[in-house]
Amino acid sequence: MADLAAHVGVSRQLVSLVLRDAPGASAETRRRVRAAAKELGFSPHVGARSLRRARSKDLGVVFAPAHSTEPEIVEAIYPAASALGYDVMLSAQTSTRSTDEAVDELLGHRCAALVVIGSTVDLRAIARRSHVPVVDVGFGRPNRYYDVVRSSGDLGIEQLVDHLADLGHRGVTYVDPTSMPPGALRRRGYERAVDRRGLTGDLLPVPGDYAAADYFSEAGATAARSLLDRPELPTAVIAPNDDTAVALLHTLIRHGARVPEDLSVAGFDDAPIARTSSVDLTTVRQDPAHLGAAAVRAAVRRVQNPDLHPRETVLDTSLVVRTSTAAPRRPRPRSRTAGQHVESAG
Amino acid sequence: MADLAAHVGVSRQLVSLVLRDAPGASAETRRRVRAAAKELGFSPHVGARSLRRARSKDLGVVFAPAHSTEPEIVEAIYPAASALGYDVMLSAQTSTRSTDEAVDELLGHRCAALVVIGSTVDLRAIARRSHVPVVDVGFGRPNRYYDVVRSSGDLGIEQLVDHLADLGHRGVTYVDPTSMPPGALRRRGYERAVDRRGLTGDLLPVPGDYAAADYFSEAGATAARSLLDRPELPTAVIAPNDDTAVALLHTLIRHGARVPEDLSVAGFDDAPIARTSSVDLTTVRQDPAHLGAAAVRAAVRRVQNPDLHPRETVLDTSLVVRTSTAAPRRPRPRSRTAGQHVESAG
DNA sequence: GACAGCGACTAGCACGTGCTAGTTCCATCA
DNA sequence: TGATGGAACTAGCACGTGCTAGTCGCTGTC
Repeated sequence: MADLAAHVGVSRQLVSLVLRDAPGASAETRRRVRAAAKELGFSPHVGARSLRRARSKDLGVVFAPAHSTEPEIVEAIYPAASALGYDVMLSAQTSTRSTDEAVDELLGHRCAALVVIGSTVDLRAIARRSHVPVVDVGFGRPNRYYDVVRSSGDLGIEQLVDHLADLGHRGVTYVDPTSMPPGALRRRGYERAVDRRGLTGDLLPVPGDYAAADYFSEAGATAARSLLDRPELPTAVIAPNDDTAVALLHTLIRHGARVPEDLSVAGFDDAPIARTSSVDLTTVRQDPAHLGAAAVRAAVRRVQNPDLHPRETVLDTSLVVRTSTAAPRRPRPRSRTAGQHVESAG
Repeated sequence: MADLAAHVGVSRQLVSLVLRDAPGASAETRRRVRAAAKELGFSPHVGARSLRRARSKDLGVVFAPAHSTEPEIVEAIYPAASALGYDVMLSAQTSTRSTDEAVDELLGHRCAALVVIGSTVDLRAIARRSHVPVVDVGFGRPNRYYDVVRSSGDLGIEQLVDHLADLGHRGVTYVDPTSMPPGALRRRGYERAVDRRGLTGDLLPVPGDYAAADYFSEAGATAARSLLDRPELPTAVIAPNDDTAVALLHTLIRHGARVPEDLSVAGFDDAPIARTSSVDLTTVRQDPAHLGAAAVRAAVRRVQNPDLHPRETVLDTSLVVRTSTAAPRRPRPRSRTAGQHVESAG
């Protein structure tokens, strides 16, 4: 910066003023400083800036690149933070890098607050040792140590069950990947709605390892095989995430079932895959942009007023009806040999 | 850090020694300093550290969270960098945040080098204005401004064509999502191999918008419908990425075709979706861990010796044979009405 | 003509750390 | 006993910036 000042022929302080858009420099000087900065390829040293600055304007974000829904939230955080005058600093949590390591890096950068996306660990210890506000995005429970931002997974599933019941289904099967963190909440929504509508419940648990990259898909395929082994298919199946629903749907189709003629299939998330024309899945949308923006708001709220208590933000979900669900038909007898296919219905 | 020193009853400099594992402190002192640091929740100020330090040990990484293959590379970069004593700093490139913005943030942090993953913009200007080594991971062409790390997409497709030819296929259709950045290279591999093996070539271009999240899947669905409109299906189809291949496969199955009996389908990437049992796609594996490690090595090489010229690193791919490809059968007549299904082959 | 007021600019300190150059203490040895 | 040396520790500067408190010169006012 001193070099730049010498190059323009003014003091370093004036350059500083210009670069942070502070008042007290003439238009002509601003122009010349900006031009010189661009010419010399100068960018201010973020470290020195954060060292000197009274309070940090950085938002630390911990996320897991491997989980398909998190990048969408990360994308949404950038414009939301920028609108409130904050910068974003990312830190990945991977199979070789624990949440604690990711958090420590961000604390070292003196972030004003931490946003932790989709974490499965208890954030209480982290909230205590980091002396900044912590926001959990995903599936935390309300508490007095950190904020929680999540979508209403239970109500979303209820919307799905209502949709299927309205179509005339008398029973709804629910595939439950038991290791899925938000699973318990969504399952409760299913149970509540089935009860309320007087439907026949049918819970199909699929255990597995949440850390495996293909756990959700594999759970759908497993569930489909399990259904195909039954003497009769259900008329409607819900999976609590789109990856599971899509794998379920394709495995069923591959073995001769028709969707939605033979059975309706619905998912949850409105992931990109659900929208493609080869799938066209009825699902529940939880808008990642809203989640990201709400997380930023929650963090900034507590940065600006540290005495406020952490709170829970629950975002509405919306039902997205596509062609994978329809009214049930009268059950038909079907052949069940693997690899064999049903005849054309004409 | 001064607080910490006072708390332990030693000088600040000694605490500094302990925290960066430098020699010159007794074992007992180390223990006490470490304990106090943990108790007070102290972590050194990264900004101040980078300000004082002679040379940076940070590797800046630009990636697009929305692209499904990039997070895997990001994951691999962490252990590779850590093994060479480098820290990783992420910066996202999104629909609201240009590559230039992402790069500027990293330059502000005074990273020792930049790794740009899957970028479609020309990195020459960036390489010039950032006075640090730049590595392009993905599909760049060799040049004298920045390093390029990529996998041998052309040879990978050749492996696929060879595999299909070995199975007895006489012609291979190639679905080409024309807006896909590494597409040109892979298509050349296809053309070369078809030529070499004396097969019947059949190029099926699918235009579209690379920025759309579901472009690849939609391209597969589009290609499938196009194939279904033909009087006769080809016996083998290759798509240059797994998302396209999977959408193609499922759309074909949904319209009554059987894979691999009626036709073989192959993809490229060995994405998690290709491994799931409802898909089980023959594909070409480009190991993201190798790409990430090679990128880190390339960056560190030039950091340690800035006079070296940038170079290109091409990583081998490996064929992964699964059940979506098989020997061709004699073509059978088939009904072509949408939504209708072929009869069981018995 | 003295003086206040204002816009444009500058002086100098402080932020938290790493590093070089010390200083102190104690054991060892001729 | 005094010199030697090494281990353990400390003093103080420098890094690049933001911020407070100025200085300088010009204009308008009585």
